Amino acid sequence: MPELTQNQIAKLSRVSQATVSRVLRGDPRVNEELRQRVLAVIEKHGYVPDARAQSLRSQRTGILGLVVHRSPRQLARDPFFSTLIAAIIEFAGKAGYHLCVDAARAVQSRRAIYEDLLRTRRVDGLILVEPQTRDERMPRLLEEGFPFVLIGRYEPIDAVYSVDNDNIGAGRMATEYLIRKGHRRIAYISGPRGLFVCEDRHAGYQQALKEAGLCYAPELVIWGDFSEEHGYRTMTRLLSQSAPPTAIVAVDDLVAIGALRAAKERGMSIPQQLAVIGFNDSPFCQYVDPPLSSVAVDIRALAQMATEVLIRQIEEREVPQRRYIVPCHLVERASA
Amino acid sequence: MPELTQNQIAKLSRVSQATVSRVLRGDPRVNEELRQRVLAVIEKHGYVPDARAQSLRSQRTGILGLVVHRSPRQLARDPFFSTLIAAIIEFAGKAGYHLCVDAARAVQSRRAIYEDLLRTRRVDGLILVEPQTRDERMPRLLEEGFPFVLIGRYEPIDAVYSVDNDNIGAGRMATEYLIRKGHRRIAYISGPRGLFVCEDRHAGYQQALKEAGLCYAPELVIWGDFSEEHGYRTMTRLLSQSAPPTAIVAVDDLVAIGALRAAKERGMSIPQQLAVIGFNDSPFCQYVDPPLSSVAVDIRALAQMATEVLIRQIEEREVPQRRYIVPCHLVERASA
DNA sequence: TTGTAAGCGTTATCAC
DNA sequence: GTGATAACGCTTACAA
Repeated sequence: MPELTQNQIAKLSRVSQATVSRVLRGDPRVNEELRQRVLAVIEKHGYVPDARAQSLRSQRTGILGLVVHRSPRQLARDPFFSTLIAAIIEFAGKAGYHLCVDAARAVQSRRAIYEDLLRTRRVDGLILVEPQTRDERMPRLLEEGFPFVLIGRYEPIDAVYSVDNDNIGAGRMATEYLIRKGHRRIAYISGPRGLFVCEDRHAGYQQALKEAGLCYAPELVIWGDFSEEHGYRTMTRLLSQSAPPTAIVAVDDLVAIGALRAAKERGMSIPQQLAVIGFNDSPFCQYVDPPLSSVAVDIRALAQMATEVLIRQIEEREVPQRRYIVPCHLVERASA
Repeated sequence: MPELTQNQIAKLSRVSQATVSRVLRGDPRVNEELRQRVLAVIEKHGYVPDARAQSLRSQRTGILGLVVHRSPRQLARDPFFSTLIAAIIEFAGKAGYHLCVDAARAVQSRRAIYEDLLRTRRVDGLILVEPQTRDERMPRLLEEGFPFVLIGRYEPIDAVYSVDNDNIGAGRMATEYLIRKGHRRIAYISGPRGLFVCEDRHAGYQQALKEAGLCYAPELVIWGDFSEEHGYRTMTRLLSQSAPPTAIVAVDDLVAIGALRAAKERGMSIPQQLAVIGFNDSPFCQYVDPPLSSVAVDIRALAQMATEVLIRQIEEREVPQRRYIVPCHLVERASA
């Protein structure tokens, strides 16, 4: 079935190509008889418009770009991204947009992707995940006036449209929960220093301690990465301290799993001797032993807000705020 | 920075727009002086071609489509897809293509996606995952001569380009391993009847039994779905049989986890009293207790083959075979 | 060698 | 109401 053009439909219905276009766009000022003739031909031959031509003409591609800057390998193992991608596809799809996903392996390839996706006008707008504290893309995007939205944070906070978890609230929520359970020595096993998500959860942790009148013990806060290994090693170290913690807030579920493993190896009973809470409510939380309590960040809500904010920009509809915060909630399981 | 067109570059360099195009395309027959003038202007003003116009003109968009027919919700929880998507992005990117991902929620929306992606010419080719035994899209795609590749299987096997795991081999590998470990009563907890992946692994399971001279016991083969719950319930049932199995081949890691849970609840020691093997080597396999042995399907290799086969079709280069099989390997852990 | 001009398939602005 | 016609930005004969 060779694809038909409006021109061919026009010839087949003995009208001008412009009329075919009008019929398709639902222009009211077209004779009912002609309209029917055209519709019949279209129905019979199955016309579908060429998106490329439409894009060129309308300056819109109907495609959103999602750029994450992790290597494909890291991406593959991270349930956050599959959930995010799936949700964005869903919400973009509902609004009539497609999703083009790109991964910026290294810093130097970021520029390439930026050129490839944005300046070539392949996409109508961009969703950027996890910007760096100093992200060289922001000024350029802003300068071009290109529609984009951040999932995460960028300073100054009003410079760009952004959607973020309430990471401070999440850190506080986990810590408060442990305090309510009677814990006094609570450690925070963090990821890298300087990453907003880690710093914010740390801030929330501090707030909760302060509000409960507990003092902040620097030896109970350890910075590292997002790996299971980091959780394991750090837990081992913490347990060798003279006054080891009785509860752990781990910056990520994987880190929490590592901590759990270290504690179990020492025969500690969980959650009696050690309570552990992670973040993200990863799919595997319910399958580990004991099932891991976790602060669930609402990835679907994050995706929905980001997609909506982006599409509103593209369609030049009003966007009420620059920054949106999506609340978290605690999923209680057996580990704490 | 308003985007520049070739026309504007042409004016700035006092040449014709055609010459600018030639310079950009590396056409040899252009005067070195003019070429330098054009290049200087491009360098200075930062020209990037408009992909939409190029698409229209060249009839190529440089975008591959990936269509999975699961709901976004299912997608989100499945590590197979995030790995697959990440790998396709990687390999497509290396060949200069972008990836557009769509999820076909329900059967009725499949047609919509098909129209939206393919007939609108938004993508140059399609990667389809998990076709049904009778998939109405195949005849249409074939009829249109549209480049596409299947991840999975379709009958007759030579009708389409397809890339698949060696599921029969995987089923056999798991079963043989258990037989080598001394097991004689081995159950196969399957997914839905009629799904190629389940049927193939079943076939491999049978082959291994036969080759070892063990007889096939129908009461040890149970069909269901891919859920943890199915694994749990089925395991419970199997354990209540008069001669319960001592080893389990579970069609999916999640199903294996469910089986493991049922056995642990009954206080069985693993792998002594019950050995369990899953499929896919999901990220969580190493975090469950005991760590789950699993037959790893090589998703990256699958993605690589599929992407390459598709791109070769698009670029009208030769594709040596219609069907490609990617081997599996067993990842031994503590559960078997 | 270079420029002119004809498309690619739309949409939108003209006259009629 | 309807049909020419001019873009949209690019590639590529064809002329010069």
